Amino acid sequence: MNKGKQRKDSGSSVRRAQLLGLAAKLFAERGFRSTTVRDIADEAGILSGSLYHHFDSKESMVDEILTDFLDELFGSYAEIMRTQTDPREALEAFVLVSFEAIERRPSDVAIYQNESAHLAQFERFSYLAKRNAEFRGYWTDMLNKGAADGVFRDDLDIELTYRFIRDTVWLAVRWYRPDGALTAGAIAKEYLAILIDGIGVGDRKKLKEA
Amino acid sequence: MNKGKQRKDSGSSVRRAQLLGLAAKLFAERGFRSTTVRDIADEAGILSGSLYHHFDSKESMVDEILTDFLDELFGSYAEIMRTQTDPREALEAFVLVSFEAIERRPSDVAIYQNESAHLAQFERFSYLAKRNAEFRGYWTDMLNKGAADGVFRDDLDIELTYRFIRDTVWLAVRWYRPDGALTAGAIAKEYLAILIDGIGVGDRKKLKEA
Amino acid sequence: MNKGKQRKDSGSSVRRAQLLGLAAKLFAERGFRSTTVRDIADEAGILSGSLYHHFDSKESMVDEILTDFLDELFGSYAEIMRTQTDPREALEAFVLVSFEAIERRPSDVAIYQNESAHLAQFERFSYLAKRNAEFRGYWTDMLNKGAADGVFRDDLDIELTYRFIRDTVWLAVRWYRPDGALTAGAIAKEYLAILIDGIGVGDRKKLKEA
Amino acid sequence: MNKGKQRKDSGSSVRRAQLLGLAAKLFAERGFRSTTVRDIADEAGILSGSLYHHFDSKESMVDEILTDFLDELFGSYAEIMRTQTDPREALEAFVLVSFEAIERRPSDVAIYQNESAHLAQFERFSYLAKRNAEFRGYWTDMLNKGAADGVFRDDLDIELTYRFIRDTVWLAVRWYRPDGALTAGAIAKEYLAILIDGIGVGDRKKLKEA
DNA sequence: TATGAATGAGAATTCATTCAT
DNA sequence: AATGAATGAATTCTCATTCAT
Repeated sequence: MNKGKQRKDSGSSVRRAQLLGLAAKLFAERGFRSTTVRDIADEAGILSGSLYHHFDSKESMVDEILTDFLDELFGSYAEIMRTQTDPREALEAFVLVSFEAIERRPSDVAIYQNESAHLAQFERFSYLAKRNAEFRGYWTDMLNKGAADGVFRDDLDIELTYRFIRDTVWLAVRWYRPDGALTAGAIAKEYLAILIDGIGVGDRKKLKEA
Repeated sequence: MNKGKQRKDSGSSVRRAQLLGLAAKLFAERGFRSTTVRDIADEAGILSGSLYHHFDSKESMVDEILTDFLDELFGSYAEIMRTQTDPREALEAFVLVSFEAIERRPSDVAIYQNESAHLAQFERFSYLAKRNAEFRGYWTDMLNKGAADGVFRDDLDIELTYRFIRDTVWLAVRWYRPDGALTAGAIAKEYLAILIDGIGVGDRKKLKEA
Repeated sequence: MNKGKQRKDSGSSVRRAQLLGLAAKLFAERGFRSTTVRDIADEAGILSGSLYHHFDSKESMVDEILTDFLDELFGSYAEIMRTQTDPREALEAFVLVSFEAIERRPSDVAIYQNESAHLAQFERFSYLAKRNAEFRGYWTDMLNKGAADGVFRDDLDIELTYRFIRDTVWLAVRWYRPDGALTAGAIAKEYLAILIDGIGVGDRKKLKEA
Repeated sequence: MNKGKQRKDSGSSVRRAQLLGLAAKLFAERGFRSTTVRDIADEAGILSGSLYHHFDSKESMVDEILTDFLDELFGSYAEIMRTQTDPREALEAFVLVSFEAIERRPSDVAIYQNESAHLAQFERFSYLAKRNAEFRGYWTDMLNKGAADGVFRDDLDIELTYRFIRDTVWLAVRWYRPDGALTAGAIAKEYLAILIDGIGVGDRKKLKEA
């Protein structure tokens, strides 16, 4: 009567959001499969069975967490694509938005990074692959345009470059701490500096010739 | 006083190595916790209880997999530190060795990447933190030397640069396929190009002044 | 920090006590290790996994059984020490209280007798050794006082006498049946008669000189 | 082809006896069920499967241990019954022989005490009940004779007295240590003193009238 | 909204025993 | 006489989920 996708009638969405926040924190810290429904209930101060008043299943909790997160992220990316015509500025915006996501929704990013490969196997989470493809499209479009415009090197393997950037940016969620020395914005800037200019000093021929 | 005589001391054996290989493949594919002892036994064509003739526990299997892998990796890194005096060549060697590890022992690398954060919580895996610190030492020493020698930019945040490189290099294990278009060596070269010279074209002042 | 909220704190509950009673009966009859969690669950008419809703482990069940029993027994002994000044009356009271324990809580006594040597090896059951020492203290104090007062023979090896009495009294749990010919009180009286006066007739010199 | 009762062709009985000795020690220390075949093999420095070259099963090991022990004990008791006509001397001989058994074959006695209730349930060990009955016969005959002869009190409940003595004597195996202050013979003497004359000083009317 | 009791399907692990070599 | 690999049945325990109250 009430299975799969459709949400349990959302009732007090305040409580839902609260519980979802707790769940996300635990999923991020311990992993989705290692977090038990009881862990979440304990954290909320209720019994595990009581969670089922709010959610259909543990799976529907991650589902909701990921959907919300990806919708927002997608919105930001789409906005950038719409407004930024300069590839370099678009790159900077993408990186910045990503680090801001890490800063504002660290649990969600962590879950996305750590669990999506596994979850994507299931029908219910097929949207993960779709979103991935969309994101990849945004990035490679931007990189291709940059290479065409002469803003980025034209000998880049775009696919590889995309993965290079994606991996280094998103994996920062594993070590970024909001109370650390650098803000997310500052890290984004440093990362962009390396990305665009490299860590080497001038004379890029050296390596090329090697 | 008498515990462990018949205990499967990690003394090698063809069968052990075989089983460990199967286990590693599954751990890498499905995750450590999601892989059941029965999955491994099924893969080996024996009953799950029979695995305990060879190993004390599922945990001891990952333990052995990780120890072996890290010992070898550590050996390679140490060798580089001993023989390479030029920071740039050392960097290239580090990156190359890492991609070779991804190529030759993809399961081990994947397990290391995906599970160590979780496993490191347990006493038994305290060596993970130690190894991490050692590896970090190698990389930051090399980067510091390069910055001092004028091979690398002297305005780099070394710690951040280390994380940047580490994350992008090792996460390649998630998508690298030995039968893909590029060999591990080729990818290493592309990555080094981006790392050292960036993806931008010339004139690095632009960003700096922004 | 968050382990144990929903953890079955030994807070009483009718169901808990019921289940503990069943468990004690089986532990006494078949031995702790030979009694399976399923045996207990079967006896209770539930599935074995359901027991874990009430108890953390099979071990925690014996733990609770023994703790409860020893606390009560200790209370009785302490009460006697507080109120009985005459060593002979104290001896009688100790023996009587012990037989009453056998009568009222035969399972608990049996578990205590049959399993504590084994359980005492584990940290968790270290209180067994402590309680043993306390009980021994009560008995030997009483016996020493009696020897000093001239109520008991002054050539007794107190330690040996304590063991003699302890062993014969408590082992009665192995054969005592509430529906037998003799009540616990009657047996206590007979035992006291042998203990105090022996089974011989008059003239105790005979043996002494031998 | 070779099942149940009949021994595996005894081959080198030296090795058998050796292994049986190790097994008995472990059975006594840890309990029969808690001792694994592997524990025994470890102690012997061989692999668990190799034990089956010597014995049919773990069960057949206890069987052999108990049979041997009870045969010898039974011999001693029968000898006493044959040679001692004086009930008091017979009592003393019984007690002494029992303590000597504790001294010489502590493991066997411990196994007999701790495991026979459980083992007696099985057909294979039906001899335990028979032996018990025989031993009981010896003791009660002796006690009855003593009561009739006026050597022991004539108001004794013989059955109860038998149990009293049996329990206190045999349970000494739990604490007797060959390197302790008292020899088995000395303990036997002390126990007999209590048994025959009690721990009280003279005047046995006091208790009687109470 | 929540509790408290339970289910049921597995999970890891143990262990006596077998057997080819 | 022993090894080494395996079986198979059982054991303790876990956990998402259900449901009457």
